Amino acid sequence: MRKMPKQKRSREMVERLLDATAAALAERGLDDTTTNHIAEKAGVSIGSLYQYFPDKDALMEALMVRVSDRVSSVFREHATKLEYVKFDLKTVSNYLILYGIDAIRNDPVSQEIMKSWNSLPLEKLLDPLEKFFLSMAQPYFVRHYQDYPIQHLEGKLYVLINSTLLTVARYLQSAPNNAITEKNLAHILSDMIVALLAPQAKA
Amino acid sequence: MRKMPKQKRSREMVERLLDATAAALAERGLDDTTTNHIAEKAGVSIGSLYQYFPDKDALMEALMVRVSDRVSSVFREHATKLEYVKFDLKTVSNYLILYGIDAIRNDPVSQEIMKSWNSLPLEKLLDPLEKFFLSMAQPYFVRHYQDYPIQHLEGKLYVLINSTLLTVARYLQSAPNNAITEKNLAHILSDMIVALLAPQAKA
Amino acid sequence: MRKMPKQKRSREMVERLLDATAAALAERGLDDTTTNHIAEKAGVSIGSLYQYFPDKDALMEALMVRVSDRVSSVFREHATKLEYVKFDLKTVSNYLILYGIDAIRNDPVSQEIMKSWNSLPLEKLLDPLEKFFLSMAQPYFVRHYQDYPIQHLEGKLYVLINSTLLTVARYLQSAPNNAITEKNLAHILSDMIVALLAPQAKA
Amino acid sequence: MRKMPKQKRSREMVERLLDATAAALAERGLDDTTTNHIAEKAGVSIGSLYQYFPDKDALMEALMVRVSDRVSSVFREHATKLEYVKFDLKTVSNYLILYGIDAIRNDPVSQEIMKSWNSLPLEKLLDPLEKFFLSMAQPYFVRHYQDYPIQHLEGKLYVLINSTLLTVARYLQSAPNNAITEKNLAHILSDMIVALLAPQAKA
DNA sequence: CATGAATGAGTATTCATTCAT
DNA sequence: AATGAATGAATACTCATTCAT
Repeated sequence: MRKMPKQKRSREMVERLLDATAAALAERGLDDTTTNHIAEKAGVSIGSLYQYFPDKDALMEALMVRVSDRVSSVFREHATKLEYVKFDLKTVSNYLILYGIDAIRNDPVSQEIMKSWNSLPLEKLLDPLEKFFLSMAQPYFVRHYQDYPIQHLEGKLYVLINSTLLTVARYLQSAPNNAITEKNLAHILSDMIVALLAPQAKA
Repeated sequence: MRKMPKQKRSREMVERLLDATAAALAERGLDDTTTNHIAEKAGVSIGSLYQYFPDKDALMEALMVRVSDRVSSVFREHATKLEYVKFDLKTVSNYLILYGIDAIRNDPVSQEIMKSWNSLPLEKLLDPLEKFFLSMAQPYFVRHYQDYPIQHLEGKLYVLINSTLLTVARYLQSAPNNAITEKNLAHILSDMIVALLAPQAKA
Repeated sequence: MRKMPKQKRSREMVERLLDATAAALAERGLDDTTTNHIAEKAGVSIGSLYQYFPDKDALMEALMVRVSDRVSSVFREHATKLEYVKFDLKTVSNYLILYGIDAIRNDPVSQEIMKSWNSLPLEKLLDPLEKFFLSMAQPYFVRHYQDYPIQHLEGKLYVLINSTLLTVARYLQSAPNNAITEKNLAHILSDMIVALLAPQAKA
Repeated sequence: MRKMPKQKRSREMVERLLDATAAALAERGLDDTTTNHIAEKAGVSIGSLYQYFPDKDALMEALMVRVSDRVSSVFREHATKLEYVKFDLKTVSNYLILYGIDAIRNDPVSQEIMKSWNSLPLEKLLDPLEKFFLSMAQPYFVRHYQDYPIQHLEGKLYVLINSTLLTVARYLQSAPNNAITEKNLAHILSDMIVALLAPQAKA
């Protein structure tokens, strides 16, 4: 009986490598991050790295997936604790956007991902996030079906989710030489969300 | 006998090189485009290429700028010919979005830029475009100042321009495995624009 | 309860590994055969493989030796059953050559060995074969000492054996873009053998 | 007007690289010869090497071809000067075999090629040599058509050329632990040649 | 003895960039 | 100013081999 079951060790190795990838990314930027750097940072031989990931791209994709998972779960927890279903759309969306911006600002990995969304398999991050927010929106609109027309709901959500995520990303990227404040941005974005979904209701 | 003044020759060379860059990008994709390919396609030695551009990045940035210029001028022409100032926002924005999507679809260079927004200095494309659309919006809102509140106008335009551009980009990137049609997308986006700017006016 | 004495188990392991080596060679070709592949195919860990063979070369050498052993014994059986000692040289050699070619053609391992005689320790195959054929020739010439002068017999056999083996190998390697048929080749080779050994007797 | 015309410089570079390849081969053996070693030995950057040869294999093949060319021309000169057409087959073949062995013995490159005929694209050497000797044999047999039957001539020459070349190669490879002397080998081989081609004439 | 996770030296090849001509 | 031959740092990935368990 080995101390650590195989599966667990394997998982740990994967985690370690992804941590190292994130760290390397944050430190040197994507272009200067080699697989050897990553292995070294993980305190693992390059051979081991390739035992767990078939190639560099796989590593990056896995990182994107992990980030999207984390973001999702953090948002879910937060939103649930908040009982977001009970509040009006403006409040909820404004709050979540601010919260998201803050989270990214305080996480070097997200930070680096934003900095180099050029060069990363961004779809692997955005696709799941899109789905996640879609799933989060569902119960909300079921509950508030009277206030919001359901016409084109899917299309509208597609547009809003991507618009919000990408605009925030771009904002963070080109900041801080930016005239708009975070608060302002969140305000406008949440306005936009409400405006598109519940035109007549907007203040 | 030097027919052409130095400056003009220089300009022509730059154009030639950018044409070659665009062509190479369109033909081989970003990953397979080397500076040597570009020089060859331009009918010039690499030595010469490096006389005009300090490095490969500069070349790509210049191309981005040029693309943004071209996009701008095409949009400007189009919009002016259309006398867009006279029409209502919904019509104008819907039309321009559809037109833009179509233009990208028919231009292999834009196509490749979309495909590899990873790896390209996208800011060099987006920053000027942002400014351009801002400048185009100005006269419009001056004329229609009665219909649209000017509060937060700059911020709103920032959000809308980026949301639209980026969402379209993402749409084109992940297409054609997409459920939403182009028409639908344009419809929703233009709705969003109107909704944010003239909430009460929305149909 | 150790049913099997150490030595026997060891021998079996060696056989198993050599079988696996041969199989891997036949299936993936020499270039794509790694020690790990071999171990896996043998249903054994690489660690075990290295318990029985110091390195990869040793494995290949052992395989060569084994192939040479098998070839020898097959030829011996065949020749003995044939009572080759009783027949004239032309018949015997012609028959054995044809038989050999056929055997190689139908054995994927031999096939691969031929294809990559570059990269294999061919001596380990040829040296024993040389000796074997020499030993097989002995009784023959003892019996037919009247028909064949024994002058330089050893040297002549050295030349003939190598000439025959290597020419056949080269023939199989460059085939099938070859003008000469197998039959023809065998015919000429056996003629050559007879001609050198019994000049006056040749038909 | 450049000092050296492009073509000549190019040729010189190729020669230099092939020399280096041969030298590296002779010094370290094929397996330990890397493209970087070769470039270094040639006093040239690795980049330049790849400007002249697409890959390592091409380098090796080119070397084989060059060796076969050299061997051919040396033999041709020698044989012509000798007016080999006038002499009887035994004398000619015996002489040429001895000469060949000697030539290989005194040329480190040929030496190394023999040592590592494993791992080299031997066909590139043998195919042309086969053709060369065939072409050299032609005029001989035209002249001596009365002494030698022309039946199966092509096939016989194929067998003899390969047998001789390969047996000599193997002899040189396994030497010096060899019982047979060079003289003896040449004697037997030339006997074999004569015996197969002119059975009745043999002494 | 067996295991197989971990190792890491080793290699072919690319391509942006320079600089002597 | 133009050329393009030469450069060489840089990199992803392999696979024979080891050794702690």
